[in-house]
Amino acid sequence: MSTKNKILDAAEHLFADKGFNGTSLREITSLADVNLAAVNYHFGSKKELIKAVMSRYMNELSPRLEASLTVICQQETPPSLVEVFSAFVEPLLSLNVFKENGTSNFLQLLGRGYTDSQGFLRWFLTTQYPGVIEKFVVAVQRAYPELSAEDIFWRLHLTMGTVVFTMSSSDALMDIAQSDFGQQIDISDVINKVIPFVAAGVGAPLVH
Amino acid sequence: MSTKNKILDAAEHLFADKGFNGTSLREITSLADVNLAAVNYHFGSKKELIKAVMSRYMNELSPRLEASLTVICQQETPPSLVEVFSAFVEPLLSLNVFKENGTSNFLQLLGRGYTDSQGFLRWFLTTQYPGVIEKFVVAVQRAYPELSAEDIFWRLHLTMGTVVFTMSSSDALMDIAQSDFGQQIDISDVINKVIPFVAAGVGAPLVH
DNA sequence: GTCTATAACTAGATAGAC
DNA sequence: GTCTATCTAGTTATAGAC
Repeated sequence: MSTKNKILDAAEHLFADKGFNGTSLREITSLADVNLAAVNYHFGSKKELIKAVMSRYMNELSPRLEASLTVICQQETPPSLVEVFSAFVEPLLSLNVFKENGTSNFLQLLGRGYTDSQGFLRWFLTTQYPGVIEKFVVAVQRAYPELSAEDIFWRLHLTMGTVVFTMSSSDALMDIAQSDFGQQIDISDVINKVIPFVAAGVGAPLVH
Repeated sequence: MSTKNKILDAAEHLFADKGFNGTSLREITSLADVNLAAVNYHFGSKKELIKAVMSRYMNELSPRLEASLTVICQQETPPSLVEVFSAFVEPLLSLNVFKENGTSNFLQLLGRGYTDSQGFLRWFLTTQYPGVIEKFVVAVQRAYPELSAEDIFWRLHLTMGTVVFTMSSSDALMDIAQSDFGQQIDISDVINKVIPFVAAGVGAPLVH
């Protein structure tokens, strides 16, 4: 296993757990069992390392997601909102095949990216991977044509918030569910709890 | 204005904007225009300062919130979920009277507390202010008796995620809404977009 | 209570030997 | 490509004069 990949794996794990600001290069290189200077040799800076960690997932996920949403959009009958959101499940769970705990790690990282580092990752994702967002908006419009562009904007951000925040604390939530209710939960169970919630939220009646 | 309050105000502003980890005592004391050593003199440590910033809001908010939820619970007819969530509006907006931008600042801080610093603030809030959570659960149970304790647990966390995440990026969202749609939005507009979303989410049909 | 000065430590980044 | 050693700048926290 190459030094570069050892760093990426260690960084991913620590970033998801403690955030980007909360993780030092020394912790990363120590966990990866490589020299401190290797990060700057292979990636140039911590910021570039963060981008590299996210890109590894996005390059795997975004084509699958676009394909899945395209199928939904090309159906003859308009989809339900639950169908639209369910289009995310298979691509997201495929990250678990690509990498152990991939789904959970990626969603946690996404959450970190939105709150740490004052939105530089939000900028990175929306400018580097605009296709996914566009296709998603089209799918929602087909499912709920009465929603205006403004309403879609707001409700998609609320959805993003629900998903990303839940996933970034999913480890803690799974622990609590286990200890308080004896529920043995995994990441796909969490996804199946989130989908009806956000589908109902996006489909909520409009108030004026 | 006392040194202590100058520190609290500056810390609140910077913590909301850049997170707890991302804000140094030097930035705080410099914005507050007090000496660096004053933080440790008045609060003992950065961690205690964080608690003090949150407590100032929670001590104002939690009695209002408990009172508001108690009214909802004591109504003869069970409330709707929208009514339950609307019980939060007046107490939250009262923070704007208590302090300029209080509502927005508090909700942003709450978001930070859940993602920064590995849940120490979550622990602090749930152990120090359990009354609000209990009353909230009772109100939701009256509104939607078919929901099991587990379902309420999950959906309340999803709600928390939606609210807290949205609010922690509310400045950015308001800016985008302004530039893309010409919408002039303030924090109470955002709250009025969130309520139907989370009420519908919590009230979503159960899948088994 | 407020200040200066500084201790004790950690951060990201790099020069240069191998 | 990998290492050690080190630089510069930042961090929290504190001792002690005023």
